[in-house]
This record gives sequence, structure tokens and C-alpha cells, in this order.
Amino acid sequence: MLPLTILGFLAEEPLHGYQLKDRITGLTGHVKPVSDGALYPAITRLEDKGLIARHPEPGTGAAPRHVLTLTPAGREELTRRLREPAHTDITDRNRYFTLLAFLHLLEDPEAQAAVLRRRLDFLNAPNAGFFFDEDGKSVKSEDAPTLFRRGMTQIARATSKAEREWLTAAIAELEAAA
Amino acid sequence: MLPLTILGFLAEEPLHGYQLKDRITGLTGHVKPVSDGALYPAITRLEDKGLIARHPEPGTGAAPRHVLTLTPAGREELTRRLREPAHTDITDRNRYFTLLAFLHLLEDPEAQAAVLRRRLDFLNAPNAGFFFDEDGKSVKSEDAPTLFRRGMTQIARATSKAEREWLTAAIAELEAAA
DNA sequence: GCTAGCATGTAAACGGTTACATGATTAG
DNA sequence: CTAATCATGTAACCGTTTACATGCTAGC
Repeated sequence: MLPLTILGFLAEEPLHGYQLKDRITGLTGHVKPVSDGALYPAITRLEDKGLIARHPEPGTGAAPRHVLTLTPAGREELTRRLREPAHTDITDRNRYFTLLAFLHLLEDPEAQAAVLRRRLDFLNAPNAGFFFDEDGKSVKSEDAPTLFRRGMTQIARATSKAEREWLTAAIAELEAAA
Repeated sequence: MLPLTILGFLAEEPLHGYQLKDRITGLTGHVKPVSDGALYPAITRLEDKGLIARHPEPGTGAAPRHVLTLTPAGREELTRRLREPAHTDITDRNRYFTLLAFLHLLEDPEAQAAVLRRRLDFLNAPNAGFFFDEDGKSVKSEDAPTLFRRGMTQIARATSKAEREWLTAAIAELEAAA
């Protein structure tokens, strides 16, 4: 997800590495902090692939730094990642939220709705839940024998409900726009 | 989290590797599948550390397989991980849910409540939310200019509310038991 | 005898964590 | 001139993904 996050923020405007770090921290830092050892190598890899460009900035400001911009190839890659997300990007909540944060960059209501529909289908699937084994039989976690496992289900249910409601409304809104 | 998951399931009963895989799949497979290339090396590492033991099983059944059991050291390590979870185990929803799935193995209501309180504190912290930059100013995602970013907030809010309610009730229940 | 499924593993490529290293400006 | 902060990086270690490899047993 780091590459997507970088491409997404740079699509909005050119940024320095540390500004990028601030943006990422604001987006997901409360859940999982970004480390320099992850960010800078990721920037280098994207540059090596020609997806972003690095421009040294003249003396202004504090220390020798670069402005990072998205190249046309980078823009294409971003669109591709948003339009055809991997399976895990749909099922994993953290990944999906990152996708949502940049989905407006797709600019095609129908393609946006398609991504939301994939998530809705996943949440509506009957197998989306926790299972535990009890005496060799698989038990849905709502019937689990422990307080904590029942809590997991209860929270997951409430979460899923709230998200399905929003998804349904958002899809309708996008379909109306298309 | 894989090590914790393995130790947790083995604390309930001895298992074969593939049974372990079934258990893990039932627990988190809908979000993130477990691959053999992650599971078996993880088993080996835990065995090397003396936390689990591998017993070859006599001819019964299908193919040459081993029964995995938790050693006393493994039980201690499991307790330690449950009692003193890392910061990310509290903030990352996926990791936290894994913790919840095995928290009953702690057997000390006060220690269990302490873990739930750490999560509740995190959810109550004012900085737990998404931020975006708009013209150089940090904007809370509820005021974001895009449908999708507002959706993120709405869902996160509903989720957080449901979880805080459950946590509050569960903590009260555990305190009554202690 | 063959195929399907059970059961366990290995290896290369990749990416993240942690800790360390460095240079440059600004505030006291 | 010294400490703090800005800004960028590197290296060792570790774990995961993906793909491949293998051996055993049961049913047709």
C-alpha cells in the first residue's frame, strides 16, 4: 500500500519526502506509523520505475531536499491500481481504507462505483466472519464460549452494517452521477 | 501475529500443521489468507526457540505428519504476549482482533481488563482519525471535500462507537469478576 | 496405474523494522 | 557555539509472498 499512498498524495500536488511523510502520518499514522526506512527506499523504487521524478530544490528553506512529482507513467500506474485493486485491497480493512482515500482521483463514477460494489459483495458474502473449532466442529464466533470472541463478532457485525449502509448510499449517488 | 496465533491455537489443543492452517483460515482467512510459505517457516522458528514441540505421528491416517504441542516455555511466551501487547497490537485492528481471539487464555480478569482498557484509551484519544491537507492546512476527514474521505470517517466513527460500547461493558463485567 | 487430495516443505524476491549515520539550518 | 530540528539516507535482520517440489494414501 505504501506505493499507492505515495502516488496518490503526489497526484494531488508535488511534495518533499518529509511532507509526504506528514501526509501519510495524518492518514494512517494513528494505526501504523511510517518509518524512514520504509518511505525512502519506496521512493527510490518508484523513481527507478519511472513513476515519480525527483527535482533538487534550490537553496530555499532549510536543508538540501528534493521535490517529488508524479510522471505520466506514475499517473497511469495510480489509475490502474485504483481501478483494478488486488483481492487483499478489498478484504483487508486497512488496505481498503487507503484505496478509499484516493478513489476520487479515478474521476469516473462508474469505475468508482465498481470498486465500492466489490467491497459490498465481500461484506455481503456469508463466509465473512470468524470461525472457531469446538470439539472438532466449526463454530461461528457469535456462539463462541468466550466473552472476547463474542465481542469480536458483535463489533464486526456493527462495523459491517455501518459500512454496508454507507456503501449502498454512495453507490446510488455515483450511479445517479453516471 | 502469526506466532501468537500458532501459540494460541496450540494452547487449546495439540494440532497438526494443516489443522493449524484450517484454524487460522477460519479466524482470519477471510481477510488475509495464510500461505504455507509463511506457516511452516514460522512453525520451525517457534520450534527452534523451544516454544513448541514436534512429535512424529505413527502410521495412522494419511501421510507422514507431526503433532505440534506447546511447551511450558511456549505457554509463558504466549502469556507474555497477551499480557504485554506491543503498541501496534493495540492500534492495528487486525492485530487487536487476533489478540482478542486468545485473550481468554490469560485467565486473570484484571490482566484481561487492562488490555481492553488500553484499546479503549486508544479509541478515546482525540488524535484517532484521518487527516488530510487542504491548501497547507490539516483538515479532519469529516470535512473532506470528497465523498470517499467523508465515508471513511463515517464508517470509522460507527465502528469506534460500537467497539467502545462493547469494551465498556466487557471491562465492567471483568471488574465485577475480579 | 492414475488422479486427486493430504501433508509438508524449500528458495528467490521483495519489503518492512530498527537502528544508525549524516549534513544543514535555526534558536538560544 | 551548541542543541534542536529539518531532511535524507543506509544496512542488517527478519518475515511474507509466490512458486515450486515432494512424498504418501485412497478411490476409480
